[in-house]
Amino acid sequence: MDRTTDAVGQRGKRADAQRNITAILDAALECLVRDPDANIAEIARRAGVGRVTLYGHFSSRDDLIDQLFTRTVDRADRALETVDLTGDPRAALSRLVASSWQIVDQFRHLLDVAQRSLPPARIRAAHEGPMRRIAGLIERGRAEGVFRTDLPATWLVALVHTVVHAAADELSGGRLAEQDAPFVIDATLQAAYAPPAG
Amino acid sequence: MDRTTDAVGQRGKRADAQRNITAILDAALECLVRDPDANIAEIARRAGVGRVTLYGHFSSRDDLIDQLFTRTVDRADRALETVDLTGDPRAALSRLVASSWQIVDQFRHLLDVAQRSLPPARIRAAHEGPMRRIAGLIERGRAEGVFRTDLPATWLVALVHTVVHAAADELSGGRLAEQDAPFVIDATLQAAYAPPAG
DNA sequence: ATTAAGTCGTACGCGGGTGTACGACTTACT
DNA sequence: AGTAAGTCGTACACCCGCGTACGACTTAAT
Repeated sequence: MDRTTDAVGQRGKRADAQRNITAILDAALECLVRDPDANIAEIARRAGVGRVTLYGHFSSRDDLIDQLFTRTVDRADRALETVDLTGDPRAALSRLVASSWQIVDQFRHLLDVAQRSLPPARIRAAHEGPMRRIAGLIERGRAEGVFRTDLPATWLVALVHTVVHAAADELSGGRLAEQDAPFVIDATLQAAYAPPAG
Repeated sequence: MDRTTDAVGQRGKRADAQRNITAILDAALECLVRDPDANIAEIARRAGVGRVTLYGHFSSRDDLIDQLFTRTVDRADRALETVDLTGDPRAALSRLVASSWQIVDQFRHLLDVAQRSLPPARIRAAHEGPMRRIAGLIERGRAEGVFRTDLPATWLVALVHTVVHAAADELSGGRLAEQDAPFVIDATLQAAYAPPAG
């Protein structure tokens, strides 16, 4: 029987090796979220692993970040997959945004890190999944006449991303309460998506 | 007679020194906008100045960035000062945002650099001027009933910042044309600022 | 129980950026 | 014309993070 296939390409590895790999990824997430310039040494220490061992699994710092980024995006995408996008596009948007918010609220700092050390194409490719999901919803909403058509669809997509991140910043700056965030985000986006009055 | 007082604390400096200081700041702006990790050596070279001379005027890298950041914000603030904020708040918002856009479009990358090497308090203090300007306008617009009151004023302020920056990102990503940006920004913010229909 | 895979710590070399010391030279002010 | 201020280039010491080599040890798989 094939050895356990946890997540990404660590098939055939020994059990303790697999455990360490995920421990390292978890530690990297925690460290990098707290400090984007976190050391490899720091990450290894928090993972309860020698620095050398880390290099045994990840060939370089960038490699580690890339793996971590991929894993995180995959998880997020899988979470978004469960959102019901049928029915009134406006309500669907609310649901989709609510889920997105929860994800971004956890991982927003990781994006900063990725943007520094990974090629831009890598970043964009990772976002493609969620993007398409939003884009599809926008198209349907437009067809049903409940979303505005006077602005580029790509802009409306970007707006979701932006508003959610802005809320995260306001929250960490203490200018927005956590429990108010979902409402504020939704109210803002619904207003921005609605067809202009005139 | 006191020697020329160009901008910030270089009173009493010799003429060529003042010239070099501004040359260094200009070079730093160009370099850092292109590459946030630009060297001191690179900056000095582009300024046509020896590295040592640079250290004669700026005690450290952070000091240089701080000075540059201050100068840029001051200029931006002075430019925003000329915007007419009277009359219909909605029209005033349009004017204010249009000016803000021009500024952000030039200097947005500098903000990234500052956020990395300067203490957060420094960043916030620098933004305080423009912030207050927007906040005042929002308050008036609310009193006149043309701006929504169901969202925190601080959020509406942040929204301007965010939407403008988002447009800048879309532009540099080639997903938005330069001449469309002002309209897109304005349309988005007007919709987000208007009182909810219900 | 044997073997291969994995881990550990220490230590080293490398590269790159920073900030400073020095002495000679050039430029600006009065 | 004289003096102080400024500039130059080279060179150096310093720090820090990365990636690797080595040998000994411990753990998991059959």
